Parts: sequence; C-alpha cells; structure tokens
Amino acid sequence: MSDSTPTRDPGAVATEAGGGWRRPGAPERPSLEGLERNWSKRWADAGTYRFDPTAPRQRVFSVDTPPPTVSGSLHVGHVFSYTHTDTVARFKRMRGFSVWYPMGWDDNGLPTERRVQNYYGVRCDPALGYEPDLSPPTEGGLAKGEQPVPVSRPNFIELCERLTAEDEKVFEELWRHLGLSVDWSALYTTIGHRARAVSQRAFLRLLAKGEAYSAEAPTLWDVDFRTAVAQAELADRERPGAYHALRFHRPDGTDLLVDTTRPELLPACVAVVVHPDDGRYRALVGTSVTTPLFGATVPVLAHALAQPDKGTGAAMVCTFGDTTDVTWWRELGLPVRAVIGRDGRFVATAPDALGPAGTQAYAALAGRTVAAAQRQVVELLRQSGELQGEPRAVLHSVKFYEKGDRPLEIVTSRQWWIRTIAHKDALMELGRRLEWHPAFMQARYEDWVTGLNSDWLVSRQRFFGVPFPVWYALGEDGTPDFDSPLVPAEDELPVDPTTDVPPGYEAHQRGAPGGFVAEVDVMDTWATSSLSPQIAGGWEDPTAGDRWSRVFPMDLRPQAHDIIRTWLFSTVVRSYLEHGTLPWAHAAISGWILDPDRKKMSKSVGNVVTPQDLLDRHGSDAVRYWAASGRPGTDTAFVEDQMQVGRKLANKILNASKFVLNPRLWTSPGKGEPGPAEAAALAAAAAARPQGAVEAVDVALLRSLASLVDTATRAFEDYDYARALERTETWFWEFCDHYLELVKTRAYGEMGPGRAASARTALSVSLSVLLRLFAPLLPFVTEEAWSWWQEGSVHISAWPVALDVQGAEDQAHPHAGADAYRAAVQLLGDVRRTKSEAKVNQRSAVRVVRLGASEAEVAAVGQVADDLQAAQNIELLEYSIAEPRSVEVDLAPSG
RNA sequence: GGGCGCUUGGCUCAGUUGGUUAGAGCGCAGCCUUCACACGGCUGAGGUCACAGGUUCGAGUCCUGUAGCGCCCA
Repeated sequence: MSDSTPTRDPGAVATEAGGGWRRPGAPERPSLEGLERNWSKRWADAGTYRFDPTAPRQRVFSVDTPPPTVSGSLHVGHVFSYTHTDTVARFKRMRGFSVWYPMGWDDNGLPTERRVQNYYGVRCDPALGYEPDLSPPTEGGLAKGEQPVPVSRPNFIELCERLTAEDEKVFEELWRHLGLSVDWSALYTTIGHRARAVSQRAFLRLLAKGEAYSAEAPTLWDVDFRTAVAQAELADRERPGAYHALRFHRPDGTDLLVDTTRPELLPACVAVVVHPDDGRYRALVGTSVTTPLFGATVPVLAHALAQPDKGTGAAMVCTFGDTTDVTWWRELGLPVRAVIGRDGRFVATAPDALGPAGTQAYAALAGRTVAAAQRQVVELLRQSGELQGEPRAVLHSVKFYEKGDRPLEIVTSRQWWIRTIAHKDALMELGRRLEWHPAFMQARYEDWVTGLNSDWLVSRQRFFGVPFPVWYALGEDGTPDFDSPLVPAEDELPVDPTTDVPPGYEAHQRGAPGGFVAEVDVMDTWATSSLSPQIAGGWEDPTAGDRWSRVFPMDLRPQAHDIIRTWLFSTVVRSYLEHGTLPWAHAAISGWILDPDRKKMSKSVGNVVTPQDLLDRHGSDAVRYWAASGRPGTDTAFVEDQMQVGRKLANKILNASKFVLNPRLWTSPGKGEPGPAEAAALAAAAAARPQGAVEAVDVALLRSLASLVDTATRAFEDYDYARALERTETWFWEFCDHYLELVKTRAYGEMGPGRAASARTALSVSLSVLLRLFAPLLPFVTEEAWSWWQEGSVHISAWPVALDVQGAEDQAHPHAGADAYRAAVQLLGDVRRTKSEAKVNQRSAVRVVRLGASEAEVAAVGQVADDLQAAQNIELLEYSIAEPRSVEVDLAPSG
C-alpha cells in the first residue's frame, strides 16, 4: 500500500515500488509453462473459433482444410503446413470474418487398410462371413513368421473403424495443443456416413449426366494390391532391364529381328510395328511374320510411335506390356491375347491364337510369375536358337504404383471412370482463374492437365472404401447387364450394394437369374476427398441449413505441392462437373520440410521427428514460430535452433507486456491501489486514437508502428504470414532494445505527469497493436498477455488499422519526430559502445557527452536530450553544429 | 528430354518496382546483473551476394549462358 505523492526523486519511486504495489494483471514471474493446456481449454469452452452460420457470404472466409491421413502419425511436415493455414484463418477472423475452418480425417483407403492389416495381423477375405465378436490376433503387429488371419469384409471394416477412431483422438489432441483455430464441431471424415452419402450422391449425378461411366478396358494394375491404379498415382522408376533380340520368321524363310525388354510376353504378341518412315522395313509393312517359340502369325504394321533408333527399330506389340502397347492395340484395331492375370501370374490357358506347338510351349509358363516366366522364355529361346546374341543390359524407366513394390501390369477389366479428357480446356482455364500462392505453382497444374492421357479411373478393387451405389440386373442366363446399372434414390444414401437391395427387388434375388448383383468395387480415396468442400460445407445436407451457400465456393485451399495433380486437380474436376465453378478462389501451396542435410524428411530415412515431443520441449508458440518462418511454397529446413529463437520471442513478449502494464506506469501516484477501473481505462486508451502522444520520439514510434501495421496487413492479405512475422518481430526487438530503454525513465513519471502520459500512450498503444499483430502467429502467449488487461479473446479482437495507430492529425506531418528518434538511437549506440569497450556497466554514469553534428541532427537530439540523459545516466549532454560528425564520451571515474 | 524453384558471412534466412559503406537471428569473441526480461542486455569479428558475360551513370536486384542442388512432367 502506498500513499506517496508525485515525485521526481528516483529513490522515492524505488521505495514506492517496493512498498507493496500489486500487479493485478501481469504475474510476478510470467511463464510460458502450461499456456497451451489452459488456453486451448478456455477457447473450447468459450467457442472462440465457432463459425457463425448467420454471417452473410461476404463476411465469411471459408477454408477447405486438407484431411490428414490417419494411417500413422502426424509429423513435423503436417505441423508446418497446418500452422500456415491457421495463421491466415486467425488473421481473417480478426479482420471480422466468420471463418469456416473445419478439420477432416482421411481414414478412407489403402493406407488405412495396410495399417489395419499390420496392426491387427489380419487380411480381408470377402468370401468369409461376418463374425460378431471377432477379436484380432494381435494389437501392435505380428511377430516374424506369423501369418495374418483372414477375416470377413464387415469384420475388416470394423477393425478399420476401431483403429482410426483411436488415431483420430490423438490427432485432435495434437492439433488443439498446437493451437489450430479449427471449429471442431465441423469435423469430418472421409469414410463416415456423411462422406459416403456425398460421394455416392455426387457419383450418381455424374452417372446421370454421362460424366461417369464404366467400361471394360486395359487398365494399369498393381499385382500386389490387386487393384487398378489411376494415372495420378503413377511413379516412373529407373529399373535395370535387358534388350533381347528375337528372331521372328518371314514367309520367305529369313528372319526379322525384334528387340524387346519383355520376352516373356511373346505369347501375347499380336503384331510387329515399325515407323512409317523407316526405309529398312518399308517393304515389310502389310506382310505377316511368325513369332518365335509360339508360332503365331502376326501382321507387320506401321505406326508413328515406333522408334527407329530404339533397338532394331521393329517392336512387338503385346497385350499388354506397357501403355504404348495399349495405344497400338487401340489405334491399329488389334485383338487381345491376355497372358498375365490379376495376381501377376501367367494365366492357366494359352491364348486361342497359338497353334498346338505354341500351346505346348505356353504350358511351361502357366502359373509362373512374370520374372520366372521371363527366365523360362529366354531359356526356351536359347534352345530353339531364336535368341540372337546375348541380352544387352539397359536402364529404363518403368511405371509403378507410387505405393507399390513391383512394376505395374496392364490387365483388361471393367472399371468406373469420370470424364476429364473431354474437359481439358475448361480445366486449364479454371487453373488460370485460380489465384496461386506462390504463383509459379500453377505450372504444376498446367503440366498435369496438358499431360492427361486418360479419363479419371475411380474404381478400386479394395474393401475399405465408399462402395459404388450400383447394382446390375441379371438376365435369365445369369449375365449381368452392365450398360443399365440399377441405382438407389438419393434419399436412401448411403447404401452398401452388397447388403442393400436395389429398388424393385427382394433380397432373395441377389445372385439369382433374373435378379441382381452388387457392384463390389469401391471408390478410390481421391474420389471422396475431392469432395471435401461438399462434405464439410453441407452440400445437399438438410441439417446444415443454408450453410453451403455461405461457404461455397470457398476462399482458400491450402495444401502441399506434391498433391496438386491428385487432390487439387480432382477437386477442381468435381466442382466443375457438379457446380460449374472453381471450388475456391485461392490455393496456398506449402513446401516440404527438409532435414538439416536438405533431404526430404521421410519415415524410411528415419529422420522423422515426432511433433508432440517438439511441442513439449519448445512450446507451441515456439514451434509455430519456426513453421511461420517458412515462406509460402518454399521447402524449409528443420532447424530446432529456430524454435529456441521463437521461445525467446514469446518470453520477451510476456516480459515487455509486464513492463508496459506495470502499475507504476498507468496509475497516478497517490491514487492508491490500482484496480479493474484503471485497467479498463488503460485498455480503452490503448484502443482509442493516440492523441496523447506529443513528444517527438513517441510520435515517431507510433508512425513507425502504423507503417508496420500496413506492412503486416498487406503481407497477410497476400497469404505471406512469413513476411508479417519477420517484420513484426524486427519491429518488436527494436522497440524493446531502443524505444523502451529510451523512454523508461520518463514513463515512470520522473519528468512530470504530462511528459509521462505521452510515453505511456505510445507504450500502451504499441503493446495493444503488437499483441494483435502477433496473435495469428503466436496465439498462446499473445492471449496470455492480452488477458492481463483486456476483456475477451485477442483472437476475436479487431485487427489494428494504421490510421487508428498514428492518429489523424499526425497524418499531416508524416515525418514528425522521425529525425529525433533516429538521432537518439544513434547516440544511444555511441554511448553504449564506449561503455562496452570500457567494460563498465551500461548503467554507470557518464560525466559528459559532446556531440558535434549537422544542424539537423543537433536539432533532433535537442528534442530527445532528456530521454537520452536519463537512459544512459549522462550528467552533461552538449551538442553543437560541426562537420564531420564527432562524439566524445567521458565516463565518470570509477568508484 | 521439357519445365519450375533454389544458390547471399560457419548455420538458417531477409533483401517487393535496380540507387548511398549488403541486413537479421543462431553460432563465435569480449563485456555487463536488483529497478519488464539471464529463456536477459551491450559491443564486436565475419560476406568481392554460385560462376561467366551483357544492359545501365549505377546490378544481390534486369537479360543471356554455365554449374550444383531440389522438385514436377514425359
């Protein structure tokens, strides 16, 4: 308790400070410990980040959040990119938008299947029946040598759901701890009821419009996963192979040499092609040759895709060795002689076109793997003398499923497709209309659209996915009618055709002649996640009110650049086909995290760091600081040093706040204990236009702050959170190191109440503005400091506006005080240097400082002389006009 | 093979229309502690901006080419 009166006596003030002043806001020792737990709970309880469904469209900012795959754990790359999005969402919220910011879990598809297989030690066998109380053989993986237990499809799906539910709890906890300002009531998954209904509804509409269709066609096929694979999931990999020169036989008894890297496909050979301009073979085109070993007669044809400089220039066409074979087969009207089955092994029976000798030779291949069959064929060719010379090793690129281990084969099967080729031009135009951040990422999209060579294959021969809502009528002979699929009404969705019954049929007709049969394929996971705006946003959802019309088209799609050709592209396709529009106005593309050696972080390299551990050791704000330092679209090194820097910054914010909120600054001496009324008054003063700042340096500071507000606002508007952070951070350290030290004494009231008030105004306005500028980036520490003196959450306070910061009348004098501040900082440095070189305390007294400088600088120093003297304990400050500039600092004799 | 991005002190990075002695943090060296903060402060050393040409009064910044790294597409 103090009843002291205003005084200029520093000693008296010190006594007063020690005399029991209480700080109603800032704690005695501010700390970063526990902020995450405390504030994430309070935000959840208060519904701070809840979307306002009544906000008009123009006041809504909607985000199409990427649903992370729940098939393992989140890694630092996730923390990195999700933080980027969160900073933008928080900025927009403070700008007055109602932010639609859902979270989704991608628990659909192959990654989940694989994880469930490994975790529970099971494999799905669709032929088995459901077991109600099945308990899996293990939780946590099989030991070496143990075989997985086969389980039914419903049991398998149950296990998928059980494990993803566990994973999702952990994920949500981590995101809350990181401080993502997600509206958790808007959570979605990609396998849940809603996602299945939306996927099926959207599919049925495309089917009705003819934009989705099924067709029997050669399809890239992974023999291990036993599913079709789409173009977007391909990866070219360099593999060693060998050219084998095979002797094909001409009617005149001479040989035609054909080079191939896949001699095992000889029984599937349907033609030989040469380039039309290749003079060597011109006479052959239109004739026939006989294949070695198998004795099939095949035509020699011309096609521009034949490469004269590759091998002998004559290539055999097989059904099917690669995608070029498919092109030749289609464009030259060739027959199918399939030899490779869906299991990747040679089928049991030889193609009909092979003669008796050929059929006999084929018997040695039946049931073999591709690799074994190749060895066998080469051996037979050697014996028959139809292999010319030895195989020549070559390194060639082979198509793989991006998650697969063996080269893809091409098999003919019935699949579902969504039309893209017919819409190439429109899709290209949509890509141009989308605003890309950074802009150069658009090239990835254009490359992809330009290179599209087939429609989008959406069916997968898997178990854990959204079923196609389709049945086929069976004829009296039991043949399914694939051309006119049976479909459910939209209000029945979602359906599972393997258990539900199509309209007009009874359950007992399943599989019976004249009855029906279910489509057993499921949709590829991208066919569902491409509908993330519709799933989360409430498209055709009666329980969502009119939310859809308020959030769509969305404002922002944030994602990483590696899934531009999949997720981004497919979402554009679905939005275009269903709504005729782009799904969003902006796409913000994050880079990757590289380890300090600039390698991409990945589990296989073993350089992955778990995020929870990072958050525990550095604190969420510190980790966010590191993440927000990574510029949009730029790969960023994982450097823990940066997190320590972030932690220091957070700590500095707490302590600078504590200083500005020191009751000695904002309570009139003699008025007794400060209370809530004073705190409210201070908060109000900080929010109002700072008319009270009259001293030159205070005016200059606020002007510079106003400029910072403009810069940070523009940066955020351009999705450049990194620039906003960098500028704000730089300004803040400058503020602490120079301004704070310069005006400290005056702010304490030692130069009178009027001059103190000017500094206090600048300090409180600066603190208020800084906390808000930092809020999207460092949500925990800013909320903590804000709570010491302000009502409500900083995260729903108004983003600062430059005009309010600098004051209206100051606009007319934009340079007021700037010279004084600059001169003060320079002289401050001069004196500090002298003291540092003399190895004395920075607080030690200076007997005299003599400055000779330009007229302008002398005038400027005159405006801050008192502050300078106080800050550096200078007894006598002399300044006069002189050139060149000189500074003389006489320290007081020690002792 | 086509395309995109990157290359600035030991490390991580700023440097927005080309303009005075190229900046910051970390690290390093030296020094300083009651009065917001030792998760602190002050001071300092350290870079011919990958390389070679060109445009210009002037280039880290624009143009051309080369090299290295990374990625996308074929």
